[in-house]
Amino acid sequence: MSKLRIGQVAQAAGVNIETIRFYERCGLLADPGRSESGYRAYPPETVGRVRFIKRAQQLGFTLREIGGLLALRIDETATCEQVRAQAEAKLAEIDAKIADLRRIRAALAALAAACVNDGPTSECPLLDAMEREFE
Amino acid sequence: MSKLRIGQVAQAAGVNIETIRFYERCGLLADPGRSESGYRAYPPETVGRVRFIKRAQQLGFTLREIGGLLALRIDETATCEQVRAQAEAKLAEIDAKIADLRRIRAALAALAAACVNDGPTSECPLLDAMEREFE
DNA sequence: CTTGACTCTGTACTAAACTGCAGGGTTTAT
DNA sequence: ATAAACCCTGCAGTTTAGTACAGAGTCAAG
Repeated sequence: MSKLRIGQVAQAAGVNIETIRFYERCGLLADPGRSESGYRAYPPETVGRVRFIKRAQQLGFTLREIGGLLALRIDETATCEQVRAQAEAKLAEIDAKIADLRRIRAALAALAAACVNDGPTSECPLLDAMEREFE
Repeated sequence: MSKLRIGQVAQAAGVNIETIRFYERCGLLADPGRSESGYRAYPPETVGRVRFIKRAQQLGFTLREIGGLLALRIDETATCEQVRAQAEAKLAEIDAKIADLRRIRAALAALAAACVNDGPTSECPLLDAMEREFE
């Protein structure tokens, strides 16, 4: 019910005010409507959406891709069939990312576990192995 | 043994030649040494390293962070103790990313599975649920 | 022995994603 | 009723991560 002003949204989501306006310009956030005095008046869910955008970004999705994800639930003209196709393409992408992260994770875990002596790093050849993973 | 020239490295790693030189300027790739005529002469492992950088980037690490990862195995003065501490910090970060990806994955999978009718997207409330996950 | 494909340095340009004003109006606490 | 703390638009500046020349040298094939 009670709408939020832009500063409240920004603080709650942990971003700069300008970032909120920037996302609106990019189409990632819909026009929130205005109060009588012309201030943007946001529904509380906006905070969750901004946080979602930030998280997805930290996972390597561009704003354009995130826009694609969000559009899945906005486009009234898309059929579920189209949405499912898009969602499945994204799923494959996400699975690849998870697999890559696990490889890096395994290499780092091995590194951390194997470095028990007090010698210099050059005696820890595990990151070399990690790099070879990607050849 | 047989060294590679910059164009061969770029092609093998699937990046632009300028990107290789850019990574060298940023300290992500060491000075490879030169042939008699002044051409950069790379050891073959360079290809793996460039691919590693690209993959890590697609997972949301900045070049600065990737430099930190790579430095783990280069800094001769660091003790294994320090390396382990850094590696473990990175591990936590990677685990958080994997967890986030899995949440997005689950939401998308549910979306794809549930959209079996031919109605419009607005009847698929699953991405709303995904957003609420991040509140 | 020249043509085409490659490399060099240096500088400048681009795109994405913000971030920060300037110059104005609004709201709220004292 | 006035200062502090908000908000508005519009536009310019910044950072990150490349990309693209220009002008010059190198090398291999025909």
